[in-house]
Amino acid sequence: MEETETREGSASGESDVEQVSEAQAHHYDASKYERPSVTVDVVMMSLRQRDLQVLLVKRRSWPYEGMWAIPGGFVNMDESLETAAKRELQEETNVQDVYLEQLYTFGDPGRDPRTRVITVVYFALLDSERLQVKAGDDAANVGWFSVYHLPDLAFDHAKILQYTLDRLRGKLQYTQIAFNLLPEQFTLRELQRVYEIILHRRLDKRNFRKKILSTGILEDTGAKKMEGTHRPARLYRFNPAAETKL
Amino acid sequence: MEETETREGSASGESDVEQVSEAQAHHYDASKYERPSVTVDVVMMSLRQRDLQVLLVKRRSWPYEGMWAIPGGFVNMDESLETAAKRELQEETNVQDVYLEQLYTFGDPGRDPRTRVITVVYFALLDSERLQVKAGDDAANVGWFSVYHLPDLAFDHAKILQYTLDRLRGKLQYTQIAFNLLPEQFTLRELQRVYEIILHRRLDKRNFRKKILSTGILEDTGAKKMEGTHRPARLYRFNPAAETKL
DNA sequence: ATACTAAGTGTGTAATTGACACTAATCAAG
DNA sequence: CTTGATTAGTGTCAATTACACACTTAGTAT
Repeated sequence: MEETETREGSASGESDVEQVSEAQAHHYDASKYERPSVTVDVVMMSLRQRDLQVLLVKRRSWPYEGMWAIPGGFVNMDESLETAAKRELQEETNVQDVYLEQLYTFGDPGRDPRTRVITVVYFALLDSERLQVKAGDDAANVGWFSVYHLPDLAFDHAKILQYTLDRLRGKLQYTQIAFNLLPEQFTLRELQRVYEIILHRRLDKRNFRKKILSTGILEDTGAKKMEGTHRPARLYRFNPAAETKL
Repeated sequence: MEETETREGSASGESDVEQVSEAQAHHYDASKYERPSVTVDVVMMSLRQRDLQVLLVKRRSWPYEGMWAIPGGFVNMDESLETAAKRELQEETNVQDVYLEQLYTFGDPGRDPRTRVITVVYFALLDSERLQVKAGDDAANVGWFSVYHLPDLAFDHAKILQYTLDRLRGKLQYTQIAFNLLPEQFTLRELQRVYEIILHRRLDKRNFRKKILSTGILEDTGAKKMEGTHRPARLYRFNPAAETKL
């Protein structure tokens, strides 16, 4: 039946990743193995014009020339995946210190006709107030698109964006991810709008406020926001100290 | 303020992954870029002896020689990441058709002293009834360990296992992932035990049964399971047709 | 028949979710 | 300075869900 017995170790074991199958590790020779290219793609999303939008770039060469795609680039040999994602973010926008999360790694052979490319996809949420597409970039080749009205996309980037949206919606329920799309101070209505735009359905104002306020993650700044000819709204600030599960 | 205007496309765009940054794509030459090695590691978990256990292999060479590690190996140029994970699974155990999920990709430079290695970690759940460690493997170098009493691990595999356990616990709540650890037919008590072992706490028998049965994902087989000198338990079968959210 | 063991079952309470409509504060226009 | 327009802000009830908790049932062994 079972060849191996159960073992118990003492614990711990802290160091670094990577592992190579026994047979190969035994006679290791890096040069023996042909290596794939590794890229990072970054799905950058932001709320603009009361819409959830994603930054895309227009491809200028084969393959999929002229089609829109998720921005990405090669991982340098001396940088981490996250660093590469941040660099990509920096190259396309001017923002730093944004929410950045690894999403998924796609690596089927033959997906890129040029060579074997494995791509690690990251996902970034940007506060549109701080946002500014990098000047100097050819505006015709970079653009924000509503996730609800996407153009034809290169590779299977449409699938990746769908996956991203699903993940964002999931995380919205049990994390505080939404605050990354808002400036430091915001009104409850603005926060509710974030949820409504992402979930793509209306929420009840009273229930929403009750729920958010009951968690204690919001701090009243005392300030108010006047916008238009009506009653001003309280401005709140996110309080990360209050560790709650939404 | 904003350099780019919002665009709207028509939709669709189905094809494949991979994307290369504009500047690079424009003057593409694959040979120009030094490439990292890419491996897949597979965290294989199973319930054995009323414990949640993970398969580890003992490293036979530098680095971390003699330490236990998550099994893994290089991705061949012509196979997908998932295929590589399945191959690894096949090499270590004899099972096929198991639950397999991509977990996370680790790729910090310098983590493997031999060369730059990016590893895509998969996560497999095995039904211990079908399970059998591959004969011919040196038993001293492969073993099952309780996730609650791990030995010292190579690289940062301890962190990866912690991450895996967190993910498993999370998914247990809102998916039907637990059934992958059981044979086709099982009793409610056995199912409850799966939850208890993974969550590492006792659950109330009545509430557990009420909840599971109310979802309709279980089908009574009519058969009963006698085990010991007491009342026999009904045997159930998982009914994937009943699309429910646990 | 009796003792032993795990299977199987229901009720009451607390907490959570969701539906739903009016009053309050400000500005603009007359 | 009153009126209208507009969005901010607030509470209650009902249904559902979560959780705590203890006895009866069906089988085996002696």
